[in-house]
Amino acid sequence: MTVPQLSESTEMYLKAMAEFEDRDVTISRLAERLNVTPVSANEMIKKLGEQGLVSHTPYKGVNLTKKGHGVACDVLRRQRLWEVFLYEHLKIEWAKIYELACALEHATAPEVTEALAAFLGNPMICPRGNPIPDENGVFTPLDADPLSEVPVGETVTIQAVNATATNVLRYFQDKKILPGQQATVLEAAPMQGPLTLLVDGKEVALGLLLAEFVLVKPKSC
Amino acid sequence: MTVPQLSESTEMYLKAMAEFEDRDVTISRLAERLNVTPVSANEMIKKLGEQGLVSHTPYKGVNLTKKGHGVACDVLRRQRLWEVFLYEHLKIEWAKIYELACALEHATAPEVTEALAAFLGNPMICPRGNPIPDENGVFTPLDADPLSEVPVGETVTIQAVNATATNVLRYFQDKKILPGQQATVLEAAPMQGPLTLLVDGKEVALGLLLAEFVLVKPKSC
DNA sequence: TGAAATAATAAGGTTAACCATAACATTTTA
DNA sequence: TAAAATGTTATGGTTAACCTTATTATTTCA
Repeated sequence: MTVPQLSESTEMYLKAMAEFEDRDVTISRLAERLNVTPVSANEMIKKLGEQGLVSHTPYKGVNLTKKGHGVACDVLRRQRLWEVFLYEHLKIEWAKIYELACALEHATAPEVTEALAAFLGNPMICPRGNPIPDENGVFTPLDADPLSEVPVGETVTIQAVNATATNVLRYFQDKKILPGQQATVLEAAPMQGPLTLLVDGKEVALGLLLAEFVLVKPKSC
Repeated sequence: MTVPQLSESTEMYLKAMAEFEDRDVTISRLAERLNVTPVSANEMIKKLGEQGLVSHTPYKGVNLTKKGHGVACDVLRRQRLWEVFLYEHLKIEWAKIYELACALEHATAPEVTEALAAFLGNPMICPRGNPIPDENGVFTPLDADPLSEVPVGETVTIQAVNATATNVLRYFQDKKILPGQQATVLEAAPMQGPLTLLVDGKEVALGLLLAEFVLVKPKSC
């Protein structure tokens, strides 16, 4: 209870920005993700800007500074290491590990992070398929595409499922849309209609927005 | 980051009260332990009273209610399970585990607590020698006496070291005053002077206040 | 028993991170 | 290009958990 240097809130903002890999995240999108109002997010971004953690160009979006990016990677490292521990060792349900790890990450001192990494054997990816930054905050982003962009007929291997909300994760879990799994795109309905997939021998209709969370590679790889 | 039902502060107050095993803890003593002013502790105790967690008799002291005791045991369980994990599995320095576990305990959901307990093999005591409450909050308090009350000449086995401040714990660690260790009281200086102990083949002078933290049993047991 | 020590309460303040409502600025799009 | 949508800022408010200073109450002990 004497661990945090930066507040939990600060860490959550920076992490959320890092999770949107694309740059120039809009304050509203950030607010949505963090379940706060745009006004609150604005206030907070102003403060983070003053601390040199983010840069904000009005009407354009927010970016992490180098400093902010470093902090975000550190948070992601803690998050994902805890996910590994919760899933692999504590056998906690896949859909819940994100949320539970998220609580722990803010209470984790650097020496615990490093000891945990060593205990886990310095894993490179978390159970949701995301890379775990190393102790210097370095990681290679996944080279994968959203399932929403895969042409009909192709079969792909799921690399990562990037959702964060537990109910969404549970949905993916129920449909067996999980890292490592193979999926074939059987049909793409018009007008943003759902994709029809073949996963684990079953047909699944998956909304396009949901399909954006799923990062895939061609089967061959 | 969506775990706590009761605030971290609330949990710390209740835990601190439970750690003072004797009843009727004075608000000032509590304030001292929690590093807040007596005025702040007073305010907080009033709130906890309204929530039915503690009862306060002015000029007498504070007690946990049944409800408060239940919460406190739950916090102690989380705290001590994390201590076991940090010490046994992450190999973190004994003196630091209390502080580090303390940060984690407030971010630990019930399902994580129980999964952790199972992972650890449902340990009964923590590395500092204290009993770990079971999932119903039940535990048998140690049947041991403070080292400060042991007569000169006796040899005892250290059961628990009940300090919480990291610098104090590190002092004990350096002097090898640790659970399981044998200690012989060679001398008790007058006027609250230090005890002289024989521990691990070395003579150690230990202040009486420090000796109160150390719970011991006669060697034979 | 009366002074000193300790405990409690009163009053007013601070900070972080939220909120709502409303006004204003810019971008997008029809 | 003007209206709609989106983004920003201003203003004022809330809550939890602290703080200080000052006053008052009780206990302890010389």
